[in-house]
Amino acid sequence: MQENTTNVNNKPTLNFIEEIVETDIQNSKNGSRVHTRFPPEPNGYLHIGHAKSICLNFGLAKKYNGKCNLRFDDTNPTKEDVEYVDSIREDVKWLGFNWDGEYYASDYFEQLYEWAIQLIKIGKAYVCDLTQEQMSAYRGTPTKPGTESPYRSRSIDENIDLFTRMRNGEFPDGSRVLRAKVDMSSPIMHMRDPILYRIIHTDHHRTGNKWCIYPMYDYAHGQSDSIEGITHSICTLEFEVHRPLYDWFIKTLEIHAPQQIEFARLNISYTLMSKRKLLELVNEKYVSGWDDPRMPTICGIRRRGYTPESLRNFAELIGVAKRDNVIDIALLEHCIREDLNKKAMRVMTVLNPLKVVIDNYPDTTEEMDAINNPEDETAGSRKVPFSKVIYIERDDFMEEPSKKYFRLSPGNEVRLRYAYFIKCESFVKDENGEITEVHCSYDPASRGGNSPDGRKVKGTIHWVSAQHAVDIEVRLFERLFNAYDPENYPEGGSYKDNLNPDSLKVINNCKAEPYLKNVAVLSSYQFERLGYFCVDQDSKDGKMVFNRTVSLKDSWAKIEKKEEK
RNA sequence: UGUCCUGUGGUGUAAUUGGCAACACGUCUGAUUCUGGAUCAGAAGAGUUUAGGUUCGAGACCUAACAGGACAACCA
Repeated sequence: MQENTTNVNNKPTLNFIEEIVETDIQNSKNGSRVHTRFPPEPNGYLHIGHAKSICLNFGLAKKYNGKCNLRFDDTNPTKEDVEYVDSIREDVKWLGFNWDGEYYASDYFEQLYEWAIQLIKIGKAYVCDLTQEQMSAYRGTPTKPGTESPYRSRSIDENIDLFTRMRNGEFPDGSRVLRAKVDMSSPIMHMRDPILYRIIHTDHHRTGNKWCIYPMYDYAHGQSDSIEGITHSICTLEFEVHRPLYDWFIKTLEIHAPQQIEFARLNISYTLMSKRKLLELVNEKYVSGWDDPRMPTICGIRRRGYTPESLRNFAELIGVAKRDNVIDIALLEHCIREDLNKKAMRVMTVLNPLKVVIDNYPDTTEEMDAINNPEDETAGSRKVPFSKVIYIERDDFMEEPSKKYFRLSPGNEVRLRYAYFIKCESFVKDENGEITEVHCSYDPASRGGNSPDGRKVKGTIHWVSAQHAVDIEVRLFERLFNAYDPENYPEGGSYKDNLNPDSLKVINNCKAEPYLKNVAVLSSYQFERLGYFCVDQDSKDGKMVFNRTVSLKDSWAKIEKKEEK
């Protein structure tokens, strides 16, 4: 974990939420207790924006010896499903967090109902028969005050009667709602008699057909927080304008008052974060599923090969504040490279094979010692078979090299990693001018990779022995969107116009050293000089599939780019 | 023509409460290296949206502008 930055007194700096929490602790607010919650609606898969919130809420609880609940905000049965509940539980766990209590807003339906009755009894809620269109017209606009509903002055008895019958299923969907009686002329739209309950004759994934009226978010969320004894209710900025209503319910009901605090949601360059649109990408098959490795979902990122540690570190690095932000995708990539550099075993694979024949090498096989991870001594070493015919990367040979090219070219000598120095003597082209084979000579004295005469070579390239190679499939991913902000598209267009048509490239028949013949799903490797790769769940016995998590930093690519100019 | 929120290097976050702006990513040098990786050393890059004001002193406090964002689902 990265160190926090420190201030002049060498104390770690706090984000604005930690500052609030520490002040509250000092003032013995809530008995100096800290209790947060992560409250997803089970209507989709979690994405990396949620990961920020998860790290924040669970992190706060951990830092201040408090608790953090997992609470499903399941107040809309038409959109929610157990499939999502399960995936959310899995994702939070995978990220490395254990919740103190697992709750559902639906656990509180009875209590919420009783409080609604209470509100009616004190004249703070009423049943309204306005149609949706009418209600919208009565509500006014942000700049124009609303008008009071003609049903606003119903008697308490009539309201109780109607609301009870709403619950009993006597009315069809949409025919009536229960509204709070607040202030139709408030400049805050949410205070213009917001809806508390609506009629939905749909089975709920937990309560079945017990209810046909369901509470709205504003009515359910704060009270759920209150019931659970939440002290700091942290949410994203778009709920800022809801806070007066959040406080109004708590105050009117005279129950425990959590403090709602809003922070700016995460945005990442070239990445789409809207749940609704991600669902669209899945439904319309632009991606293979929620866990497509190009998706910013937690399960997608996991399948891509990101580690929980790298994500937690990312959440730490991006900080928490209230201003709109766009995090450079390069920071995310930095986090996974940093983590995998320390952990991932090195291995040699050739993605785009070019056959190399070492003419003066005997027809035998020998085993070369290769270090498993230069960053981790305890990782040990392994044997890699070497023979007369090997594959190298097509990019590692150039017929007419530029002066800064250090790899194999006619007459040039390079090192085969952990093996020998080889020198290119000749090469063969087919009728299309494509190079099909390179012939080299090797220096037997350079075994292991160093020449006793102290001769230096500039380039070291990776290789795989042809007769020992195992075929693997490799999936290379590029960003899903070409646009810095995928949501920014010309008029009449769609965010889908920003989709990158080349975001997935599948390469078959890549050559790997034998070690990779059968490795565990989700395990990560560094393919030397190429990048970090992770075993995909589509792997079958004898046919491994690897996802490229992220490439290695490539300073050669930069030089190449410069030379093009 | 309402209410609320936010403006600090390219990006993000700091500056403990008023003492001449720090850290990370990115970028660029150079060293080193059996990964053009990693590592190490260094550099460039903001005078804090603007204008006033308070003060010996303002990124921070006050006022006013300007800019961006949120709010008008029986979604969350």
